[in-house]
Order: sequence, then structure tokens, then C-alpha cells
Amino acid sequence: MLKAAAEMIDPLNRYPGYLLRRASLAAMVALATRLAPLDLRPGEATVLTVIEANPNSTQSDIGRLLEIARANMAPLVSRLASRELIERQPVDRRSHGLVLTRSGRSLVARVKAAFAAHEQTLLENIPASHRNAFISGLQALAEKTSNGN
Amino acid sequence: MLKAAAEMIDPLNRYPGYLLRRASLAAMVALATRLAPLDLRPGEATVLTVIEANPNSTQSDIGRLLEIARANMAPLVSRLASRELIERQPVDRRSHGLVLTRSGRSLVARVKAAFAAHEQTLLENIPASHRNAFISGLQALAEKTSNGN
DNA sequence: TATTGTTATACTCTATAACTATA
DNA sequence: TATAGTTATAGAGTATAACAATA
Repeated sequence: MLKAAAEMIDPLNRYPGYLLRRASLAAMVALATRLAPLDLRPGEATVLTVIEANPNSTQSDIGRLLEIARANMAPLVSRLASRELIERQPVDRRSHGLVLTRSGRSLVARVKAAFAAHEQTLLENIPASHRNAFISGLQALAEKTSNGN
Repeated sequence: MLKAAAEMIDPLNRYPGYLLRRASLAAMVALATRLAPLDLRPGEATVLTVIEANPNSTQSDIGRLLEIARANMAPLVSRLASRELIERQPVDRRSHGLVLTRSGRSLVARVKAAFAAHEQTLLENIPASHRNAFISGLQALAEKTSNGN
């Protein structure tokens, strides 16, 4: 006999940590859906916006900022470069500063529009009177993430 | 030249969706660390508490509640059963109600203590005046997760 | 000595498809 | 027809180790 979730006791329903994970998962799915038409995953789109804001950063710099391991930045950056969305400009003989190409600049504009629409949808789901406190709480928790990468 | 994250512009720092993901990730790492001594992953620990609160639910019921796909519930439940933390009691000839064994009951008590400590630590990181609004906001977003599983 | 970029590898989580047995 | 449980498989994301080249 099929038992609906509503008939069961969810012992975790009031746990902020559990809600946090569920909310985050839902948001990531929504964002991935929004980015799919651009053929970008959330991590790739994020890196593009960071390159725009910090031209000539190295992929190690970007990895530290976003807490993406160097080993995982390599293939991500390679994908963006092979799509000619970014270019590597030599900084010294072992590292390269990353910059957007023309088509990268045009794509990042669409990324930013998608991000803005996504964030607005998120906020609209939160009662206006709670929004500031909600964001403050998230910032407090997110800062705890800082590992000494 | 090594560039510290603090010297870079993070264009996402005010985005609730981005903060949500970072905060969720940090919380999951902290929870996994807390559960490691019990030799349980977060998903396994969660399932144990749901079985305690809903004895004789089937694994499909639990999967719907937690939004874990049936296909992924199978090995998870098998691990718990092979550790003799839960027992399968026949409901009909194709499904089984899950209940905690004696050692499962004793372990779930430790799980609940770990969860409580984890959630308390989370809340302590949020200014007291923001906590209620923070939780309300999370609940509003988490409800959006409801897929018709 | 430390850092950059890279490759290889592995583990977890998640998602889909396909199948048998049962309702 | 729909559901339960299972298996196999594949895709992400993430993590560590090791290496060559360079600082």
C-alpha cells in the first residue's frame, strides 16, 4: 500500500541543517535547468562570472575563491577554453591569466541574466519581511566554510 | 604570484542561492564529521531516524519522504540490514516494513544526539534575532523541493 | 621549498533504464 | 496497470596522490 509522504512523520522537518540541504538542492536543480540552454553547468557559469570580475586571474586563484580543488579546475577551464569562451594569457612560464573572449563576454551576459532571474525567484519565495534576516543568516553560515585552501 | 581570495572580487557574495549552496556544503561536511564515529553517512543516519519515527514503513515510503530514489534506497537499506541495525518484516509478498533492531535503537539514540548537537551549532552561528526568520525562509524554499515523487 | 597545472583515480550522490514479482 | 524491490549503469561533484615544470 502506497503511503503518501504527508501521512508520515518527518522527524527532521524543523532541523535547519536538513532544510538547508533540501533548499540548496532545489535551488541547484532550478539553476541547472536555467543554465541548460546556455550549455553551461553551474560551476562553469560561476567561473565565467569570476573571470569577468577578475580578468587575468589564474585558475588557481579562481579555485581558491570558489573552493574548487586545483585538480578539478583543470578540466573545467579546458572545457571553457576549447569552446573559445576564455583565453589563457601567459603570466609567467607556468601560469596563465584567464580572460573572456568576445563570445565569452556575450555568454557571460546571459549567465548574469540567468543568475539574476534565479536569485529573484528564490527571493520571491521568501516573505519580504524575512529576506534580510535570511540572507544575514546564510552569510554567517557560509563564512564558516572558509577552509584554508 | 599567489593571490589570496580576499583580494579578489567575488561577484556572487550577495547571491542567496550561492550562499545557500556554500552554507549547505559546510553544514554537510560538519555533519558527516560528527557521524563518522558512528560509521554512518548522513543519508543512513537520516533513514534510521525516519524508521524510528515511522516503524513498519517500507523503503519506498521512506524514499518518497526523503526524496531518495527507490534505486538508491535498496543498497542503503541493505547496508543497514547487514549491520543488523534494522529488520525487514513482511507486509505483503513484495514489500517489507522496516523496524529498528535493539542495536539500531541504541545507535539511533546516538544519531539523534549528534543531530541535535549539529543543529545547535548551526543555530549558534546565526544571530539570535535572525533565527526565526532564517528558519522560515528555509522552510519556504525547501517546500519548493516537493517533486511528485 | 612552495606553487602551478595536469593526470589518474576513487568515492559519493544522484539519475535512468530495465527487470521480476506482486498488487 | 501500477507498485515494490533490485540490478546495472552513467553522470556529476568532490577528494587525494603524484608528477613535471617553474617560482
